[in-house]
Amino acid sequence: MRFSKYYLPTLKEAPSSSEIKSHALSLRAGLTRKVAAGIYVYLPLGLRVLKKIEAIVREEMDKAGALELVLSVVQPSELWKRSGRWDQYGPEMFRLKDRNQRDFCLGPTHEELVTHLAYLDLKSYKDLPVNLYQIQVKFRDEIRPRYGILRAREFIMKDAYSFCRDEKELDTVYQKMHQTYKRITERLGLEYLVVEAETGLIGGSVSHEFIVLAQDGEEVIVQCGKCNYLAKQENALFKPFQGLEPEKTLDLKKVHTPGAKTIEDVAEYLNTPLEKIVKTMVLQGEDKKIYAFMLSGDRELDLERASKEAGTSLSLIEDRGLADKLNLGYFGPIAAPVDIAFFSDHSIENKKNLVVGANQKDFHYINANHCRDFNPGRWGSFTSPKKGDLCRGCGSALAFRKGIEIGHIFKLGKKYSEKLDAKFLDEDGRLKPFTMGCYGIGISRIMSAAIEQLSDRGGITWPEALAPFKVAIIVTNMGDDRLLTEADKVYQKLLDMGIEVLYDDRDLRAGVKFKDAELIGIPIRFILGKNFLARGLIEAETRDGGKEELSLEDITGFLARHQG
RNA sequence: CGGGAUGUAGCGCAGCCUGGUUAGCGCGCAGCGUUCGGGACGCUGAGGCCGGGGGUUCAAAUCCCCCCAUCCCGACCA
Repeated sequence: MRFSKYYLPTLKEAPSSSEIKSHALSLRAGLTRKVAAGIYVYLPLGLRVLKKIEAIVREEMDKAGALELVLSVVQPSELWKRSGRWDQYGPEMFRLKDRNQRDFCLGPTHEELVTHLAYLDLKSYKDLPVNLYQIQVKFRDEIRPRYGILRAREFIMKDAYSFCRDEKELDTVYQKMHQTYKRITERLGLEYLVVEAETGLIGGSVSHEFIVLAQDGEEVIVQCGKCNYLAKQENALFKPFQGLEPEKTLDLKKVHTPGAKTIEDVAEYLNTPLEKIVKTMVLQGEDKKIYAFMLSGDRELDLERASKEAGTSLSLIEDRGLADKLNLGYFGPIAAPVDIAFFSDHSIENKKNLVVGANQKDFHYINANHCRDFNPGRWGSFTSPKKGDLCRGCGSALAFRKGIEIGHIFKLGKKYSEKLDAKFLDEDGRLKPFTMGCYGIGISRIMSAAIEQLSDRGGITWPEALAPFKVAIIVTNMGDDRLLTEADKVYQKLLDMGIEVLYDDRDLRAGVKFKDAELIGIPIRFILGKNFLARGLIEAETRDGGKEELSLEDITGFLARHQG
């Protein structure tokens, strides 16, 4: 491609709307342009990168026996009403009406649609398993499309949906997808981790996330350097740090703590460390029942974990009257109202002589000991690990790493097939709902994740597999006919070799061309300038700082050596 | 949805507090000239509903009210 004929508007300065690297660089390097909040256009150079990502994903999916199709972006409300998600989804789903006032939505995902497809066409166990995938635009009207291009509302995703006879068959397909995803991420050339993910209240059995490591990533991964334990912070298990001295069990005592409602107040008033105070979180479930969770005062309750344990979605008590009735702020496990279910986090398990609320305004107990003074209820892990916590398995220090989720695979089970009546006739002559799995990869997100992981002061440093062009030819003086003639020849030669080359034939000063090539992140630069005129040598520079001089004949060898 | 901030030329910004010439600067863009190896220089020029609406005033980019858009933080706690 000749630069002079290309649509590649680079920017010297980053637009003010771009806060994070990947966003700023994708605008500066002429990959994307913003149309509205969370909505972007892909310019020719950006599209080249997207297509590389797509090609890798497509190749590996095809190799795994999955079948590509295109599903509609606009979907009728009917299917969503049947699955129950028309109401569940909330404002994140972009809804619209057609001219006849019928309800539609822009597909935020396509489970309903493919399941409907399976209902129409998959009739027998002999047709199974089937794994269908699409690479398409999806739309989610995010509450807040933050982090620029990373969390866009309109985005390109590869989603695959598998239909199996039973759990066993699903497991085989799932394992295959797991392997396929690893291969894809490796081919992309990005550093990544695979973690088990939370399936949430909705259920589902197994789920894995593929995380590309990056400093500004939204996901926090907990990793044990010693035994390789790996999990998302939100569902990681750990051994709470035990820095407290062994001590004698003291006598329970009720103390006056006027006005001390928060943990911090109590700690200050009693001059006690936070870790010695039991934080008792009182929550209400969707079932209207009250649940109390006890944890160390220096920790925070994870509502998701608590909800999972309680078996109902929990939320803070907002009813003022109820809050007063329960003496919130002074609530505790000793002589608490009987109809409350208690849970205790492992963070208080090995502690003695704790402070708890006395269920009476302005009073707390000190030297409370579980089992002796109160029933701890059910033990569990209701908090997330933080700095200083230890690996549950081996006791080593846990490390925290940040990353960006680019892929997510999970076993869906029969949720959608049952609701949408998608059944097949099994060998035993019975009609059974499909056992489903679904496997997503954020195509457009990979582009920004790659930039986020790989860039330097000069711009993007694409991995080999994603670079939009492999070689940039830079002619330092466009006024010199001899140089131009030779550069044209080199360009033609590279084209003949099938190398993706960007020939910077613009009549600009050399410095501009150097900066642009660097910004765009082209791995190899061939420079034709005074060295060429004097000695017939091309300067070959790599994006990572390597430099050498080549004769025309050396080009082939050089490229062979720098083949990814 | 709550909080904070910002909207002035394609991009980055100043001007606004304290209302008053023809609204500026840098980059970019067009023309001419000089330059020509790491984002050159000079001259000339094009390009603005000062986010939108309403109000105050003799007079509004500037003061007041409403709306919209964009960005950031939060939706985390006894």
